[in-house]
Amino acid sequence: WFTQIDAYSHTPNTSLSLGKSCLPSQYHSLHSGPTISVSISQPPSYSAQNNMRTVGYYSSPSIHPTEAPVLESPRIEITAYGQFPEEEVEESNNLPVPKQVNSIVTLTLPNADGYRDPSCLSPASSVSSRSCHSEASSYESGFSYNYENSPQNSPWQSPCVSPKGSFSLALPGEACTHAGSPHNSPSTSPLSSVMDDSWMGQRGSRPNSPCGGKRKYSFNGTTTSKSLYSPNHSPGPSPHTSPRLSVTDESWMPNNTNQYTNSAIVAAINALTTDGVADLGEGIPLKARKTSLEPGAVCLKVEPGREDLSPGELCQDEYSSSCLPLKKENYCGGLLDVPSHPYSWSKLKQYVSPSLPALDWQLPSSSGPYSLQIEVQPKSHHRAHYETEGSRGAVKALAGGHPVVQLHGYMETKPLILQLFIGTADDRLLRPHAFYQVHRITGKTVSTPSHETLQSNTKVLEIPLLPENNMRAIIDCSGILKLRNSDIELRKGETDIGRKNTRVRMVFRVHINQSTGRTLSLQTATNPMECSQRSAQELPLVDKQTLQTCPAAGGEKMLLSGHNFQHDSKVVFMEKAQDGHHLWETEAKVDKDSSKSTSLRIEIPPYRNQRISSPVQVNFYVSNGKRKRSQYQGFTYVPANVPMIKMEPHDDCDPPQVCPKHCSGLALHPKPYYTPQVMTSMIPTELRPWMGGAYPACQQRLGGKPSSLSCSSSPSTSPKLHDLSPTTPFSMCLPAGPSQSPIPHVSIIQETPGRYQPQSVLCPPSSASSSPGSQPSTPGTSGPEAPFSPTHCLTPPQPISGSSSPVTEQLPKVPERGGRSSSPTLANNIKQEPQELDQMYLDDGELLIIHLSR
DNA sequence: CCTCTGGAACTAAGG
DNA sequence: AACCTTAGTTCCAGA
Repeated sequence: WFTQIDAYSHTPNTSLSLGKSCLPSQYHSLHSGPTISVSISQPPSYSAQNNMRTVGYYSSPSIHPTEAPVLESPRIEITAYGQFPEEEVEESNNLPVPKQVNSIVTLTLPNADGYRDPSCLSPASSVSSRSCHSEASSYESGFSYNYENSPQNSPWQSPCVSPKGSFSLALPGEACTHAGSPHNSPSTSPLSSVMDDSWMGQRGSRPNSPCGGKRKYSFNGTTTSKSLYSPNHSPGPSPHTSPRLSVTDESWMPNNTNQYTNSAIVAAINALTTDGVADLGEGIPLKARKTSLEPGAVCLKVEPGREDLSPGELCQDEYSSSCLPLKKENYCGGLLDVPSHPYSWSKLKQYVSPSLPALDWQLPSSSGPYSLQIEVQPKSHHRAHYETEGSRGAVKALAGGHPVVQLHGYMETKPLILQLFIGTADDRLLRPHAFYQVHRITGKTVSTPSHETLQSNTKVLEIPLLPENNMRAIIDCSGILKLRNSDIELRKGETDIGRKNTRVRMVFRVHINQSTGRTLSLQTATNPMECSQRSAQELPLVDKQTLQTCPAAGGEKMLLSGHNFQHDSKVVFMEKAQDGHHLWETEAKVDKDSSKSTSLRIEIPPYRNQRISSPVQVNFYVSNGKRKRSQYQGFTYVPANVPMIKMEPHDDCDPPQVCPKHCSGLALHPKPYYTPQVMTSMIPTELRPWMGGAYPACQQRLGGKPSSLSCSSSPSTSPKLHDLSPTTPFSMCLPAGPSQSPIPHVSIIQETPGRYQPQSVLCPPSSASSSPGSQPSTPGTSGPEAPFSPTHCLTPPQPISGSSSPVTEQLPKVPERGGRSSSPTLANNIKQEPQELDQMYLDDGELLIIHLSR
């Protein structure tokens, strides 16, 4: 075997090649494989930035899409000599692309955003989710798919290594290769068809899911599979327990050390073996697999023209980063969804950056003069539609109309593209939601043009941001599609569960090419939205509260506005210790006479301690029953004789924003965006002036006091950071050199749970603003996100560990996980008690703050 | 005739 | 194992 690894700066994995970056946890369990020679090549120019990127900031060199060098994601090219079965080779031959003499397999290493199985393309619009999302499906598609010449299938089809472990191997090395080279993409790339046609055209997905289990192929792959998988591989758990597979599972986690580098390579290689096949099966929970195996349950979509997931689609995600240029080109190919609109997508083409940060990267909402803001928040409830249903329309704003997003501070005349995808709304880092996809809405009622693309299996809606519109966009073209839980949960590597995971946020991104040649990427997200019919009808929800603070004595009246309040609704105030255990809990008096289904008038109960000397952050929730509780709402008790803490008005409270302002003096300058957490964790204390107290707000947050979150506005808003230059001294994130310990001593401090709660829904930043006092874990608080963003390398977010007490531990101990793949503990918890998620997060999911203690 | 929606039946998990 | 509850999905029907 000859393995050539081309590592490109973007993904954390990249470091793999260098051996100094973080490897995806996925590789951890890989066994060393067969003897192989690996050549690693990394573009020199990128190396400097690798570290940074891994850290989670994103600043990409502006490279024209057409320029060859833009390979975003690392690739492993494996040239196999006589390794592939005859049929495989043949299959490869079918590819329209030039075949390779030697079977060279180009594996796209999992990107940060690759945690999703490629097969899971967003089912979105119309493609039947079933066929597309289940892990089984993905495998099937990835491997068994007949590579047809159909435009849709071609280049994109080529399977790349899916981060999750289902590697799509472009046997001929073709697809991936293309992916790697943007320029290769023909102007009429299949992609476009994939994007536009497949997504859109599939609308009538119902046909696909007549039986609910419309998956066409069997997971065993007995039929169509020409893939590497052995047809007969047993679905049952394999002896290996698939550590290797785990690769895929945790691939997205960047926080690995180079020790896994070899493993990564091996993993890739293993993927090519039959062995790997077995593992794939393992990836799927037995139970789940059983289901998937049920007759008719799994459908292998083979139609070339297909619609479900064509291999091409599968690959997209892989390529997303690496192939972006190609993609961009494609979609920019002039697909104007709204013909009537004066604006032309093609115009945007030139402004599109070839490489964009993975969707699970945490980005700031503002930087320098730029600020991406949600001007109008969406309603807190939006019933998502299933593929079996028709669209349920666009997300609407509370006061009618639709959400509005605006980029402030942009004075150029070039239009930009606003990206929109559906993200999570839990207390963990913001990332694409596995169970929901954005759904493009069109029609006469839609005034905003939009275009769908795929990025890492996540459907992304692209909307023009025009200077003539003041860089403001009315989001009336976005609906939300719900994917079947069973389909998604089957995916290897998917650790999240769908049950009770029905809250989402609309995430917006904009990429600004700067004169420096770098691309500035900003991101912001809306308040959480409840997407299930049931939850929307049954769970109480607090939109507003008239008070944010009150003297410890209580007694003041507060009006809660929201939904689903009942006559017997209870309002419970409670306080939790850092370790999550309840310190205090009491019921507030509810004035039933003046309460309605949309409002509750209550009397603030006295705090347990009337002699507090400083503000105390507590939470309260509305309960319609044991399992019908609203999200936690933040509330602060203040000393009777102490003036209330004046917090910055709503949105401004955003920690990110605040911090940047005050911390601007930070020596970090240039580009890369370090997320707060990164900054915190990576930056030596001496370099963290704001942490010294200069910056109260930030400090507070760091302190872990409940109130700390008060400064954060909405989860949506990600930390706002200034550009940090790639050359900053903080590349420590990467276990770079020998001299520099990959993992500095890190102490993790848990913060109070409460803050993590995404309660933004309850307290939209804007509404919050009106409220005077502090806003503790106020809604919209981006819990973990703010403080910790991309924990890519060093510090995996550990929102929810079972540990109950403030913990100080060495980083190494930190289980790798992040993004979607949560730590085992977390995963278990979730699986076990989904319903307790929110609670759980509060209870157990402390925010972890990392300090460098050297 | 088709899409959008509100409701609710049906089903599978969980307890 | 049987039964009840809860939540996810699929259907229906009116607008």
